[in-house]
Amino acid sequence: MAIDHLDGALLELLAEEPRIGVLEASRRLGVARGTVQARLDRLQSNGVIRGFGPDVDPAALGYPVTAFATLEIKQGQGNDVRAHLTTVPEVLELHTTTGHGDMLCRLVARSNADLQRVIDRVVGFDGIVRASTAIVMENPVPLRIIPLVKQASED
Amino acid sequence: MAIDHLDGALLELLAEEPRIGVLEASRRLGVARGTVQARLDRLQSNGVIRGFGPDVDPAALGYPVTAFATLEIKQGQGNDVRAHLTTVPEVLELHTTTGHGDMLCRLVARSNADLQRVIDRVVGFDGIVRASTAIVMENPVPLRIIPLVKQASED
DNA sequence: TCGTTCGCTGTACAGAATGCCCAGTGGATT
DNA sequence: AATCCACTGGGCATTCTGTACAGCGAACGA
Repeated sequence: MAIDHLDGALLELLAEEPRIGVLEASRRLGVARGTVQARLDRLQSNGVIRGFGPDVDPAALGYPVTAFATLEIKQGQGNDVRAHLTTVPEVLELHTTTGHGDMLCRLVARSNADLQRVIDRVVGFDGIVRASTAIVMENPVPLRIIPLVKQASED
Repeated sequence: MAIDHLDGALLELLAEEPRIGVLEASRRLGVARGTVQARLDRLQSNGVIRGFGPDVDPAALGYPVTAFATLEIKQGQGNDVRAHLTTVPEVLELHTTTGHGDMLCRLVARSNADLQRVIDRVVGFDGIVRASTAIVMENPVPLRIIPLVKQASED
């Protein structure tokens, strides 16, 4: 489960050129093809690599507005709220967090006006007491993993 | 830029079986290979598909703790803070949001104790006035895009 | 120190996929 | 009616994949 330097380099390579094949990767890394294959298999069965899903940009899909909503939940309604939020396509992500028994979710919308509709749909549910929303203006650091991989591979 | 039904189906298919090839995808979708190729090219140059980067699980890398930190920034220090946070590997994501000229960032750490170290490193910077952190306990809805794709493709 | 295990190398081969090209067809646009 | 466009279905040379196998050196336990 520990990640060594070769694993790290492989992950970096895959992050930069995702459509690369095993053979080409082995050439770039200067190792045998079988090695890359074995490492890849191991990383995947380890769960380090969850998959290679296409990275879809919501903005390009017509949802350029992103927001984070903090939800305050009525006691014991957690499961119902989870189920409810799962049915809203604009809810991209949902976490339960420490604090006031709260949840944090990431939303997208077609416009600021549309965000109101989304929020209404999200909070229009009995178990949700209150919601506070922060609209994202900039995204100086888009979701990234490589720096962490580098750090993890230097052990 | 609008996504039609075939695009939607293709994205779903890629999300479920990422390592699928163009030929196999065309078989599943019941269209010609050239069509899938053309759609894929279009989706990528559209920016709808940003890439196919490996989906790495921080937990499997030894960082099982996730947290969201809301940062209050000193006026005019935004750029410095961005630059600072970029250098911290445990900062997976950073957004500037409406509100109190704040930022929201996603952090990971090796443990709850380690989270303290990460937070210290994050807020140990002059431009940051205050930080409030919410530790993630559960993740009922992991980052997803397919429901949104489905909705977008039904226009 | 010996024997074993493990990961990596280098090679091989059949089957499959890719990149690229082209002619034909049907629907929509002008 | 002419044109454009996306899709189809086919072909071809090149490349990659999946799989297998023998050899080699390092690490490890007996």
